Amino acid sequence: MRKELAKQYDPSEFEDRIYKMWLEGDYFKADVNSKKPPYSIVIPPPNITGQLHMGHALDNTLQDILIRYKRMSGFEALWVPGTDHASIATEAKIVEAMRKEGLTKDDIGRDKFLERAWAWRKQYGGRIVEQLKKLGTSCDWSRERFTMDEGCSKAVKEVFVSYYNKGLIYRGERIINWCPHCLTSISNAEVNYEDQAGHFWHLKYPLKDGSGFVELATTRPETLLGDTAVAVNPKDERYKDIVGKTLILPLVGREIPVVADNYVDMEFGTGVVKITPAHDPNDFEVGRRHDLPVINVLTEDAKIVDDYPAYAGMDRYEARKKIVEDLEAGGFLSYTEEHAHNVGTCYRCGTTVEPRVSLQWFVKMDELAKPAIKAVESGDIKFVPERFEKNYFNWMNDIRDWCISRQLWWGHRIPAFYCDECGEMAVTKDETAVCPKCGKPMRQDPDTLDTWFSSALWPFSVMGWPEKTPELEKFYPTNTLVTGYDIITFWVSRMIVAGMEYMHEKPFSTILIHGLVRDAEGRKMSKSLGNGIDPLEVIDNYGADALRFMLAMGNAPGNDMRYIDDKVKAARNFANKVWNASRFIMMNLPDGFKADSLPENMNSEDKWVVSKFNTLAKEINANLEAFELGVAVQKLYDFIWDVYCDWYIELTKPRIAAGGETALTAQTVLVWVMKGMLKLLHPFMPYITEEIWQALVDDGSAIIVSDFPVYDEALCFTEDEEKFEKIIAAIKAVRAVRTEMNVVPSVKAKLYIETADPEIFKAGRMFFERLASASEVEVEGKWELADCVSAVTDSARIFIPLSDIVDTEKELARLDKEQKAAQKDIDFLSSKLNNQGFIAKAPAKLIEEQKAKLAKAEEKLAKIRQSIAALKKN
RNA sequence: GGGAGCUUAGCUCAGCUGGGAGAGCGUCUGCCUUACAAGCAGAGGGUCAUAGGUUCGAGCCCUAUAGUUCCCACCA
Repeated sequence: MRKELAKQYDPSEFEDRIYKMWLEGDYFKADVNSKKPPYSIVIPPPNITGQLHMGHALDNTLQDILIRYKRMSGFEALWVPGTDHASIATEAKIVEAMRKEGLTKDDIGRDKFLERAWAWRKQYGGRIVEQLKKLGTSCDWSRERFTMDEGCSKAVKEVFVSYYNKGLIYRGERIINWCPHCLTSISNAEVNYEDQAGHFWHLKYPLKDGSGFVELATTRPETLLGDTAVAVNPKDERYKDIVGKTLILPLVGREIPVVADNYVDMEFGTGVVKITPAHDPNDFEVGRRHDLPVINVLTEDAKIVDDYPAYAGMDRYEARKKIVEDLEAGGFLSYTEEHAHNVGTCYRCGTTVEPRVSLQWFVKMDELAKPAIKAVESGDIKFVPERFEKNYFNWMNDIRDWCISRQLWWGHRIPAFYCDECGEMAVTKDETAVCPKCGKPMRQDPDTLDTWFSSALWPFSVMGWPEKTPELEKFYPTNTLVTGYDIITFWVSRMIVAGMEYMHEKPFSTILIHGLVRDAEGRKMSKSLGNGIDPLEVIDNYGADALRFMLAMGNAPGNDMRYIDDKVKAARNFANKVWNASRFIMMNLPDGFKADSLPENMNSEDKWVVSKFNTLAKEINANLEAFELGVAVQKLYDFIWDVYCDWYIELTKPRIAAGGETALTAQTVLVWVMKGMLKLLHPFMPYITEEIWQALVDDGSAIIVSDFPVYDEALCFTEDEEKFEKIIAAIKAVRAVRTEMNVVPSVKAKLYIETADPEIFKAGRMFFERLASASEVEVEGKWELADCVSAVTDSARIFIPLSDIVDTEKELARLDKEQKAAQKDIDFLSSKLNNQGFIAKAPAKLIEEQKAKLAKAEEKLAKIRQSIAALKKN
């Protein structure tokens, strides 16, 4: 007994139910022992405390489309989901929550803090998973991983220790980017530069010998407290004499040297630079070259240190103001000018970062980068679209050492231990280390690792590495990585590095890059702007299928897209169309109808639709293989709406009404094509296709594991397609003429069809009656009809006697217009065919096509002329 | 400063290896034709940013220009 579909398409009624059915049927699970070829995608979904946003929805939709397609195409599809620990965001939230209780991290200590973090993880860890399920994400949830899991932690330690032993990780004092709000170092990649209006303060530093001043400029006068030199370019004639002399640092009184260094740009400003090794990366390098002391003047939260009583405890901006005042009062300020400059800000909190000298851990990248660069250069790893590899090479060829330590608590703790007794350091996988020198217990480094350090291992750590697991064996390297272009440097590059280093093989073959989802005005969606669209709300309003379809439709790889409500509405309308089409079919099937294969005795229109479907299947497969998801979805949309619904269904109506064999054939073809369409559509609209499948097929099967349609040579009926296109063209022509003559559909009229292919048109009689408001159709004969309008195609002249309503002048004008259009076609085509260059060089197939078109156009013109002549006779 | 993208219908965007410009929304006309008004039928609307070049043929390839967006580096 076939189930029935609800009258109204309402995704909320079945989406949850369908998802549950999939879960219970174990349809998402991948079998490691399967003989099928593997297809795998591995990706950490968003951080645990986060909320699903449009970017995630896009990521997951694209991945799920690929996974479902591959699963249906006979692959063992593995999609390991996981949740990243996103240390800064998570930690910030916990700190924020504690602040409300009046507590700080130091108040409760590390252990209690971690307890809270785990509780937080427990409370919210499943949230985003539930949200992804609503989207229809078909991951194998039983393999869900979390970067803080034991297995992943093991992998992280393994990698850290091995890097260290190979000399690829070192600890050193460097200038790093410090966020005074998050109280941690952040990597270069985590700094956003933005233009800010500021000032250029021109200062005068007096020479110790009283012979005058050196003038220089700064945008950050507060760093003056930490100046340990002033530098000029060694080639600069202006300052030749003062190199080696001593200056008195204003306000501080410190004696500082004038050094010569190539770093200084003679053209810029006065050609003199103050050197603050502790607070500027370039100055730090200069300081190293000249062996200058490093004087840190700021605390962790960017306040002046106690060494400078006049400013101690002041915030950096407050101090800046005060110092400028004092400089002015002391006569050290020459003048001030407006100056726009680039300021680094923390990508998490937006606070201006402070370069700061501190002891951090680094990964030496230059050697590691080489195989990773080669993997992309050789084409072993491909970017889609290709141009993003330039982005990748830019970063990799100019790679800097990666600062991996973070002054946070929520994350993988650095497996380095120090002996307070003898100063020994040990890097080890052991939980508690004992000093190899003196045997005393050691203290673990308090820092944790950058979140991307563990994320970089994701493609293999989730499969159980460093153990040799069957998963790794079968599914590594993974096939496709789907991600946005904004994290190519953060994440993609580092996964490739880690994969090459530890697996000695690429982590994935193809990187499908998508753009950002922007708001309707094209702005980046952001919390601070409050212009983010909640995917869950969209799902509530329109259904997950509509959201997914919208995200896939019109989305070209690598290009940004805008979220516009009307686009989702259009997708929802399409879902509604599919829903109603299947309702039509089901309410017109006889009891006990059962058919799996196409009937033997198909009419032209049946072969027409089957053949077009066959072509569609071919193209969709090709498009999906080439990651052209947007193109595929557009073709599906056009076929389903235009070919199937607007034409084929309408064509079957009179046949079903007629009953008998033609009805049965029509029903069989209707169902056959519908099943195929649903399969093609399933990756894009998983819920509605499954719901319809369950009702239509109702044999215990599930579309999610059905076979994806492929091209079948036997179903290519080119001749029948062409034949039937003649009928369609004729119907369209009649409709157009009638509308132009303002004839309402309820007024029926007899049609006289003059054609060289009477058999074709005779077979199409009922379609003219149904779709072209014909009361009767005469095909054979030769008529000289007065007071007729004529619809002309290249294969037929159709007379419509509408003498009551038609005015001859108007009809003549209309035919004249058509005549001109036909003539234009002929001119175009014949000029092309008369071009010797074209005839000589164009492919033969194209020339034939053009010739055929020309012949058709000429026939059409002749027919129009006949009609005009006949009309004028009267 | 280095690199990349974008510029196509009123709006938002497709257009895969060069072979007579497409969709959705919006507009105009007419239809409640029992799958669907979340719909049907028809219509209008584009010197594909500009200027050159390659080619028998350019929205697509090359060069330059303008506008715009982004990434990287960075000016003390």
